[in-house]
Amino acid sequence: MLKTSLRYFMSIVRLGSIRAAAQHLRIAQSAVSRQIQSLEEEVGAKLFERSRRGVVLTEAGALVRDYVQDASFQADRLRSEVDALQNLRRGTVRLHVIESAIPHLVPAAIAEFRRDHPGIAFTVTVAGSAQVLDAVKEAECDIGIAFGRSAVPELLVRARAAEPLCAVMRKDHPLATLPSVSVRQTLQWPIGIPLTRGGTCALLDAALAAAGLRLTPALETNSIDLLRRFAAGGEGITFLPRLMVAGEAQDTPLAVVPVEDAPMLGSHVEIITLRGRALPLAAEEFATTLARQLRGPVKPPAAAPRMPKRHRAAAEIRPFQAPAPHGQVSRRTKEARTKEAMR
Amino acid sequence: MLKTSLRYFMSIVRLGSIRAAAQHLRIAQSAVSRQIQSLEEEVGAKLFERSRRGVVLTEAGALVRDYVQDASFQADRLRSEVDALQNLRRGTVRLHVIESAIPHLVPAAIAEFRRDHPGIAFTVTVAGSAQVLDAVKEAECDIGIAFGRSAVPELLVRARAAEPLCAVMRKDHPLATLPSVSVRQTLQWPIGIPLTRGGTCALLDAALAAAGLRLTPALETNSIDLLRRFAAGGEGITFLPRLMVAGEAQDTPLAVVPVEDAPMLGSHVEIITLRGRALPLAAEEFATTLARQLRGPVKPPAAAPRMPKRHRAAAEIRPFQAPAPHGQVSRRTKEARTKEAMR
DNA sequence: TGCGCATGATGCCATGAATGCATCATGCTG
DNA sequence: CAGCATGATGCATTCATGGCATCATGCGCA
Repeated sequence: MLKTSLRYFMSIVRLGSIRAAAQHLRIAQSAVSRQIQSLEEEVGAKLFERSRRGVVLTEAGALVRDYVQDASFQADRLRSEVDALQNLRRGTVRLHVIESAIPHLVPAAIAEFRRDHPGIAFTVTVAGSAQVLDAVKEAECDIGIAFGRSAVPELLVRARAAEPLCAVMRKDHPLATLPSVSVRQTLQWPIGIPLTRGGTCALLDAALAAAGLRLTPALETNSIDLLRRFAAGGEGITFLPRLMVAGEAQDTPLAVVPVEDAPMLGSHVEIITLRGRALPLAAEEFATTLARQLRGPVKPPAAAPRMPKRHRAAAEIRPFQAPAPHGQVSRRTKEARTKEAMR
Repeated sequence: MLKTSLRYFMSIVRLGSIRAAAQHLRIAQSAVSRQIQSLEEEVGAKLFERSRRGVVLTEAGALVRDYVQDASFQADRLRSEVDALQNLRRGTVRLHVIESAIPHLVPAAIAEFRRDHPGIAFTVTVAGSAQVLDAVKEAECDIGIAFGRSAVPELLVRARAAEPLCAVMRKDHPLATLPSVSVRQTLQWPIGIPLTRGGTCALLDAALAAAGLRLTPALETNSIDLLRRFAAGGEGITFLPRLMVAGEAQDTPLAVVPVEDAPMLGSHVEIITLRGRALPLAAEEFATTLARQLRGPVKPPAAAPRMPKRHRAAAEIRPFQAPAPHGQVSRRTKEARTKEAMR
């Protein structure tokens, strides 16, 4: 709805640098630079003060920013009204979600929603929590699902649910029949650890630190599927967020057992929207469906005993290597590739 | 500032037909058609009901129209504010004017204005009165100069001045020394008549009709310059709007004598802006300069005796062939050319 | 009923704008 | 002074946009 140059402009305003904006937009820096030049020519004034530290809005630039903000707010409203006109018979809901939401939560909600409104399409992008929050903030998507962070005032939490880690093992595993297990109990079996963007490993570390233990995992991977197979194939144990294994099929060979250590209980998933933004009707409706799904159908693990919260000792924590993001399939410019390779 | 598709959209809304809009925008019909298709896809709803009589806005289309109207209003405000920020040191004033304004009024006003504000640029488009009014209405320009028509409520008349025809001849012509002449007096000399968009010829016809006379012009042309040379080269006389000859250089061989016939006095020029629109500061300022120029420096012809107004008898009027518009230099599509040729 | 004449839609091609890449100029930062 | 960010720019490429011809349609008029 907005002109290209204005979208680029806003991205620069948010990120404070042309290069950063280009990277974020996944296009070449020169393209952004030139779009801004043409915009400045069109407006008839310099919009940014260029400096080595990036760019800063001029007074004129601030006026343009205000204009664009209003215009894109109005555009959202327009989209919402047009969608409402069609009474949920058409439309697209755009989601940015963390991986945990993929196995059960999102497909269940979509399935339920499409029973009533088969005309609504969905765009689901998998990303890390931070990126999800960014996407919601910048109205790149309608709804976000992320791990609960410090509350951001611009964001509205539509639903929130505890997201503890669960131990996953074969049904015939000695621990499988217990109502709950402690991390300590699992240590005598081979452990598989997920290296996801979500920070599951950090939770696990915290639990171990709390118990004064050290873990030497038998398998580290960013493939959830591999972890499942690892557990299904022998006596191995893995730890996964509850949502990752919620709603497993009946014929699965895996058992899910709640972990009773305190740090495993601390995490939360949240359904997020942008405060003050007029969501398209379909998105608004779907948000409530999601919220219901997040609480309702998902059977909660047996209540684990509360333990006093303890801060983790940093020194005891083995530093995990964060995996490079890989979920979003898109063009990457040479510059972007260079950047990534340099990490 | 607005996206292409939205500009096309608005043009269609105004003209009620894709073809008409394309013609007005001077691009191919197919281009407009496709832009609308992509816009409809982007919005997710049909915006027009297509029919043989053109197109009609759907409910969703009306929402988009409202959005665009607001957005372009805000864009005007933005432009105005940015210009104000620069305090008349930069900016462009866009004018649509009739030919009469070209010889003296506009250049004089621009010259005066640029003395104080040399950073301001001008875009001057010559067009017929109706097109000028359209351009102002659709905010294609900031200020219009046109012949006074029936008052349109959306338009604001910033200044108005009588625009009588004057007789033009060599200084050594027998009539040149008279304080004023009647059309009847001129008939014994060869007459040159301007075929301009302005309708000068119609005025002349009216005067002749009022006097019960018939004119067989020696020269008809749409070149004002040719008319001047015609008069300068011999004993010929031509009639031109006052503004066309106002401020002639001192060394010109031509004399200007007011015509005393009533219909010659009836015409008015007006400086027009769009009511309710926030004009860029430079344009706002220039409008007052123009208004001053329209009244002040231009020396009015000696007062001609008032005569009772008479309607012209249509039967007596030789039908003038309206000249094809030729002033605007621009691409013309095949379709447009065909249309023009068919007139 | 059939022809004429408007409308908008579509396939194909060409032009031009937008992008990507490489490189440059610049001014902090250590 | 070297290193390393930044944004700007020249050049080649890609892709969206526009132009043209044609089609499909439906109304009006004979």
